[in-house]
Amino acid sequence: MKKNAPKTRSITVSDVARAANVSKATAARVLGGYGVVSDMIRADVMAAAKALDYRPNELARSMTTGRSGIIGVVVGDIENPFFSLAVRGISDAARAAGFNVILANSGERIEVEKAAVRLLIGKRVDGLIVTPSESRDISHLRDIHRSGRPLALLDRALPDLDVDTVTVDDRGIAMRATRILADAGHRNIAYVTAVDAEGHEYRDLGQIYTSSVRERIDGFLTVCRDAGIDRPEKYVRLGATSPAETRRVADKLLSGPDRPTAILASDSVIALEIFRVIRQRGLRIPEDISLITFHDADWTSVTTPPITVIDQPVYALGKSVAELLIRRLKGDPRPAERLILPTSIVERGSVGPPSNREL
Amino acid sequence: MKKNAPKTRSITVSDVARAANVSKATAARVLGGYGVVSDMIRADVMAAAKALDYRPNELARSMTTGRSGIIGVVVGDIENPFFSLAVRGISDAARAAGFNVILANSGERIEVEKAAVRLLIGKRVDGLIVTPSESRDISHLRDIHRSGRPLALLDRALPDLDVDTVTVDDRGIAMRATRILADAGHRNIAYVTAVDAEGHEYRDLGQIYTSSVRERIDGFLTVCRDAGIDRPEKYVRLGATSPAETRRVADKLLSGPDRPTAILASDSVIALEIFRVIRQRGLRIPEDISLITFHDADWTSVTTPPITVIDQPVYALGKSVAELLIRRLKGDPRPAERLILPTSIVERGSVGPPSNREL
DNA sequence: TTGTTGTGTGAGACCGGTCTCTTTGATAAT
DNA sequence: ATTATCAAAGAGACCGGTCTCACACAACAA
Repeated sequence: MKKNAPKTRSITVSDVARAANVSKATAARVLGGYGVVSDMIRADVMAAAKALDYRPNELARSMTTGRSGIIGVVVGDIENPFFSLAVRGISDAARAAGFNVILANSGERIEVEKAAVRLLIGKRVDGLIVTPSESRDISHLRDIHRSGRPLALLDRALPDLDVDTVTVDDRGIAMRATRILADAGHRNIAYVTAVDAEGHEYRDLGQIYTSSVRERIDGFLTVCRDAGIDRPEKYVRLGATSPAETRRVADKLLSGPDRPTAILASDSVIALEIFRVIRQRGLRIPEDISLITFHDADWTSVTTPPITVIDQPVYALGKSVAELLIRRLKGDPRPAERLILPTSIVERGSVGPPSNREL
Repeated sequence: MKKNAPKTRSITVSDVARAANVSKATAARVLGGYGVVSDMIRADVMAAAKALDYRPNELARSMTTGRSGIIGVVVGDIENPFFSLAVRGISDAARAAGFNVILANSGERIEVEKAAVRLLIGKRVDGLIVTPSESRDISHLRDIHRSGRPLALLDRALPDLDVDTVTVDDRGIAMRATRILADAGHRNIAYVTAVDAEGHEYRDLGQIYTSSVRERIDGFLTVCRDAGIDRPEKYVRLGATSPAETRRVADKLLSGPDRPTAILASDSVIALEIFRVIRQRGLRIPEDISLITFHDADWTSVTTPPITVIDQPVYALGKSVAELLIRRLKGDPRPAERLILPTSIVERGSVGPPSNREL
């Protein structure tokens, strides 16, 4: 265990081969676990490797085999519990299959997402899992496909891209949630999302390039209209991109005389901030305002009252998409699959009849 | 844009060189951005590269340079908001400096941690950031050091290992928190941690091999003893390793006749579960039981009452440790630094005087 | 004995970059 | 005119593995 090597040049197959008095090829066979070698020689090589504390250089290995054993993952923001849980699902599935995960944040910005994808391809990841932040510009995703690497989509589908995709039925579940609100008697229901658009004002679905959110808004508006609500789109609010922005949006929404009596929040980070603003303004849930949010985050069950949520199977979402990708990595030729995971609503205490302020 | 290449062999420097009518070396100089090349030739090569849609193979590049541009990170559990926020800090700092992050979960299990470290070294990461799950067996960390790669420690210090380390003053802050409880009049204070030990029962500090937790328990016991509390260690509870286990521990703790009047939780995941159990048992906070937790997680500010927390600068913890590591990667020769970030307590509404049950 | 088959080993090309060393030709100095 | 100097380009080794191919030798069948 003496450390007389000043330059830490690492031990290579050749070094081991020399020590074991065999050719480089033979040592490589033993160390790499391929080809045929006699038991005697195998033992010799193993002994030499152990004595020298040989560690294979995965980089070199990847270069010749073309396989890196790494799955690249590009998500919007790991800090968002939705993504961190999904990533957990991905990692678990990956590790179980002997793969590693390299993670990149896009911050939901398309240029960052593109750069991340380019970088991961450069690193020769075996496959990629992406939550595409936009459906408009997907050239980089096409590139992945073209480079021969499998791609799988998480949480957001892209109609034009025929690849393995795992999502939930966003439209359907948004409809169910909205119906709960409408059935409770609400006529002024707001939908708040982080997605932004030009002008920051909602005009129509064509502005929304994040598939999951478009589906949700579509479902939301459909049910509102079915319930005879006039111009429900006036309560759709975009651009809750950060806690500060969310607070601004929520403040504006709740300050006017025609404030909504119910809010549907597009994710738990937004809902948390809305909850705070509601509290801060002295409003009560559900007496003054009802609230439903996507994602059954930790905090939603411990507030008073606890929040009614759309319980997306987030961990399973990540796990499934990773499994689909890995199946493809192993050469499965089946056509691309579009998995839609079942989602439920956990009714807790944040929905009530609308306040009779206007009566 | 035609796709007449059936076998997707990627474009290499040689291909570009051939197309631009220059030598491989010259093309490499342009593409790799090193050495000197005349402007004319540079333009030719760039044009050829663009025409062929050349993408450098980072793997090959890493192999010759010995640098991969990747920082390996091994944390206990990304799903824990503490770690996901810290990882966010690390990623941000890494990206700002042009590095990427490859993430591994240890699940706080030493064998998994070792495997992860071995794997990351094999992948030739430039440096590693680890939250060591144990202080007993750190041979794998010594190996990193010996392999010439810098190592930095996050959240947990290792006295025997002289490397860059970023922590908080766990002992001091635990003392402050405990004092708040003691000053409020509590004599039966419990400390609940995820760390487990042989026998699952706390006996003495020597059992605890996670430095941060040992420090905290030490601080906790010191203040208890100073306050004249008899055998405070009888309320130290180990092994809250999962929500289910935490619930078991909390249930047992709160069911006996000598249940504590205050609880100090070692992390927010544990605290959340304890909070639920308290609620479920019909106990009130802070009337029946006071609660303080480490980590200012989302949910702690929106409960009723909101929870008093130890606000660790988690994002900064991650950011700092990454910056320290990157400084080292860039060849800074300064001796290893041990950074201790300031921590504060956010007093909210979960601490009150003890219930007078026993009077 | 000769031919066939098969097993274990060695030699060396190869992956796609980087980098050192050499060569070339133009310009400056003598 | 001759030589020194230098910028720009080319040739080829190298990183540390994998993998193809050739070959030696043993066992077996004819």
